[in-house]
Amino acid sequence: MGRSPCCEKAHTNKGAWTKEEDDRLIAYIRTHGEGCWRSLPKAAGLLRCGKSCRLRWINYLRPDLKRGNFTEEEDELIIKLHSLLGNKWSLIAGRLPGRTDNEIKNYWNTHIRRKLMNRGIDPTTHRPINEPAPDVKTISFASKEEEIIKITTSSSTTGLFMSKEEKSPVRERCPDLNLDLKISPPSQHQQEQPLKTGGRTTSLCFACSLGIQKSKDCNCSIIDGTSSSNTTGYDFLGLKTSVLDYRRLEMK
DNA sequence: AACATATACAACCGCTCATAA
DNA sequence: CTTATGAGCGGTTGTATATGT
Repeated sequence: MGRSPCCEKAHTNKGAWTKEEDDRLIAYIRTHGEGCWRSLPKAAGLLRCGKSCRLRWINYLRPDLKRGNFTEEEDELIIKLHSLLGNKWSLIAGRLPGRTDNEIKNYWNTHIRRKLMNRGIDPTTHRPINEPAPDVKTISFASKEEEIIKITTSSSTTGLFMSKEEKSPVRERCPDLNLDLKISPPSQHQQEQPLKTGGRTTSLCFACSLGIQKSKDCNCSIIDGTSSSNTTGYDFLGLKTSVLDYRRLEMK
């Protein structure tokens, strides 16, 4: 029963990776692809733990990584996503192509936290620092059988809006985002109901759905309603469907 | 120039979850 | 069904570099 240990820690290198180690890892993955991290170090001739190899590849060596400074738009996107998702760095990274969870986490802790503090905003709650503790809205992923998002609120006095789907009061935590959530298994994706403008369909891009209009990432388009390839508009967290498939959120 | 402190980020640690055995 | 492992995630630490004194 069970499997053998992942690696012998006594015989593995730790700390910063050398150029030679990087080259070995890159060469191996180019040839064999990302496979079993456990067996990779031995196969690639690396004295590293598989976990360490995975981290090095994902956070630093992957060819599709976007290196360099974060743009102002990325900053704002991270802030908005964080206000929705909290410290779910992998989910946030999933919405920022070329960025890793580790990179975003570090950037948050070193730059954005301070930026928000300077704006007088609590980086944890995303509310003005002097404001009393808000009602907490929790988003919990319920059992797989149900596959629904439950949105709960502890108390309510102000700033409430009624979710069409939940039929229960939900307090806005991020005022410029309407968390009109639905979720269902992918197979049950219902027909998209895009905005119609005179026989044509307006599709909001992800950037606009998050309130970042006029960004360079804005790809809002007036599309033909009969098109089968692009009839869906971005919705919550940029999902190209009106039904949230939470599993897609976990892509990375 | 030398030292202290702050900052940035790569890497590690420990945990959870899904799943193989 | 139970147990151990692999993979992945988030928090934390370590270290190199920048900046201030």
